[in-house]
Amino acid sequence: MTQTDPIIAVLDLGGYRLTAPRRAIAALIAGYGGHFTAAELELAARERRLGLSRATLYRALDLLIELGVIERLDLPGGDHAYVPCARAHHHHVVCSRCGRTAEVTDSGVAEAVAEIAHQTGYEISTHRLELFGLCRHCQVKTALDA
Amino acid sequence: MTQTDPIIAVLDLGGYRLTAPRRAIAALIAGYGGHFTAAELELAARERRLGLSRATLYRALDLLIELGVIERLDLPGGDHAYVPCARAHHHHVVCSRCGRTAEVTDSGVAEAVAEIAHQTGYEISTHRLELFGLCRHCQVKTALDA
DNA sequence: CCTCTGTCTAGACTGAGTCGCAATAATTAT
DNA sequence: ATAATTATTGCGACTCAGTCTAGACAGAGG
Repeated sequence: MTQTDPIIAVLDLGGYRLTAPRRAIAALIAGYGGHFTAAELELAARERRLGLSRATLYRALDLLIELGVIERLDLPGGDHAYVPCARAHHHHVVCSRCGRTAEVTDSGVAEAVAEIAHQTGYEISTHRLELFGLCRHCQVKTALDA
Repeated sequence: MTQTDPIIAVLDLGGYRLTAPRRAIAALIAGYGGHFTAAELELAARERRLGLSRATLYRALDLLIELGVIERLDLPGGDHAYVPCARAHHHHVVCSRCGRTAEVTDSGVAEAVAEIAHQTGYEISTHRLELFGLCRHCQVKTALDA
């Protein structure tokens, strides 16, 4: 782990202090392949005796969202999860079975949005597209279960 | 108001009892042009001395969501609102200034979704698109403010 | 009119997320 | 190195949305 964590790098560039709690949180996040919830992070931190307070955790998440290195998803069930992600505009596909996520670029969505703006007369400034389904891996598993 | 409230009609068709609290909630919802939050409903109910408990309110909302007559939106800020809506698949455009909403059909989004499925290999079962911007009315107001 | 059972009320409860403030420690200047 | 500066943390109390339970109530059908 001599490698620089990208999250740490962004914090540094942003002029934020590289504190122990932030490094710890960055490491935890890097450990998740896909999405994670605030509760999961909190639990993981407690298990490893990192001794960071809930407030710090939430503050760090807010900061990372603001910096665009993680994004908040609203799952259909109503609770939220976070995904580490690139900073450019994109969307997420979430596997509803295993939670694995993939990023996709705007392919065709921008046109659709323009069309909608035209239809409604709204001046659209942001949009959020979230997709749910089965990842390739779970498609196979599901087929076997049947 | 001899006219039948569509929400009441759907409840009836679904075989649910047409109770006083449900009628009251349906009426409140019909009163909102656009979106509303659970808190707003609760407040409105309290102001009119309808005397319905929070539990009832939330249960009614859950039921209406299940029946598809209202839908839950996740606003960028993180809190949720509800919008009364048609039962077919569609999306909402929310005015970020006044909260007014408009429904739009899938125009072009379906293609984009298919393209994304192809790109990622996911078998996509649902998607959610939420758009935010200024409605025509607020575009004018904002121009005047400047 | 009576019964059955779905629905309601009240209020306690849970759990996520926030707030304020004193204590701490990452930087920067000396 | 050391000290000064000030962003960040931890704590713990707090808020607020939403849930749950148990007993009371009231629609719908017979």
